[in-house]
Amino acid sequence: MTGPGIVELHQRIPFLLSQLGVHIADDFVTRLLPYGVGPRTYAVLMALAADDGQSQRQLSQRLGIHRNAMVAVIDDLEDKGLVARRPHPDDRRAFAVTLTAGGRELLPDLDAQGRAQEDEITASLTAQERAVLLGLLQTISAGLGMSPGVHPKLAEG
Amino acid sequence: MTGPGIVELHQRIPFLLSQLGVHIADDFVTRLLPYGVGPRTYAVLMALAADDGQSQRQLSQRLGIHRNAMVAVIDDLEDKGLVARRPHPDDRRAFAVTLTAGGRELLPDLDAQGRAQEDEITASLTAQERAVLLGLLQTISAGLGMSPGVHPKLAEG
DNA sequence: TATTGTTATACTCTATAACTATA
DNA sequence: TATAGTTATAGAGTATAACAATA
Repeated sequence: MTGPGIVELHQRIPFLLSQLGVHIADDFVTRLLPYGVGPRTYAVLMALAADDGQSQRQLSQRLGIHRNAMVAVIDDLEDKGLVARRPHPDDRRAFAVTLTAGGRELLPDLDAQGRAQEDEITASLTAQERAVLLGLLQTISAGLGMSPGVHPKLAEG
Repeated sequence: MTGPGIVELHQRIPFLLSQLGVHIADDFVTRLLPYGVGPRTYAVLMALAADDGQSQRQLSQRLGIHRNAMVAVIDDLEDKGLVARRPHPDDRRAFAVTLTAGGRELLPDLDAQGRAQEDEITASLTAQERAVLLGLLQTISAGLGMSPGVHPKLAEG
């Protein structure tokens, strides 16, 4: 197929990681679609689940989303009744972005989608292979100095 | 950090694959930039290296790029003197897209960038771990029914 | 009538800068 | 003077449809 000395793309670790990664990201977007949640709103909901009542600036810094873009994300979540902009106790300029009851109820469903996707993707692996893969991916991620839990796609927009 | 029962994102195989995959794809774009080559033009050059003189329609089907978008890709490569539109021997409607001498000379450089990236990404792994990872990724890719060598990002545009 | 390549248009998304209100 | 949030605008990138030439 390819010329002499040119390695096939599907034998390249970076290509496979990129191919799988983009496919998985797209698939996850599709899974979230029925819940009216996108990658950015999902990330905000998860950040609030970990630490509720953060300001938009805190969320921006934590998730790598620009503060201008964060406005539309919170608008969207507020329109869907999943979060509320409450007055910030320490700073009258800022809002305390807070999960509503509806937002909180949605979290287990979103988490279930993540688990379902993981099961599907690793269906062709044994439990042991799954553990090995997880370790190798974590090693690479740490070796590249990537921030745990911060997705590059979010920072782009 | 997260609520009870909610697994951290960096312990999820799909998240890690997506995080690494998108990062790697972005990094590869940066590596190709000095050569004036983007992901789509790169894909076309590789396809021509494997099989020169394909029509735009053949390239479209093989790479998952829409035929309308393919026009701009070939325009770009032609402007840079890397390929030429020659008359197709079998069909007067079609062009035989052909590598020029300059395009052919560029291939080893592009391949070297891929190798360099692979070395960098797997720097924190042993040779054995690298082999294991490659096998696991190929298993997953095949298990998901993905076409070898076809990158989902290309089909999006 | 179907297909190859092309062009034009509209649509989405993103990035940048400028504005307000508080600190 | 600096910061939190907002808004508006321009730019890039993408998708869709319609077109001319040939099969």
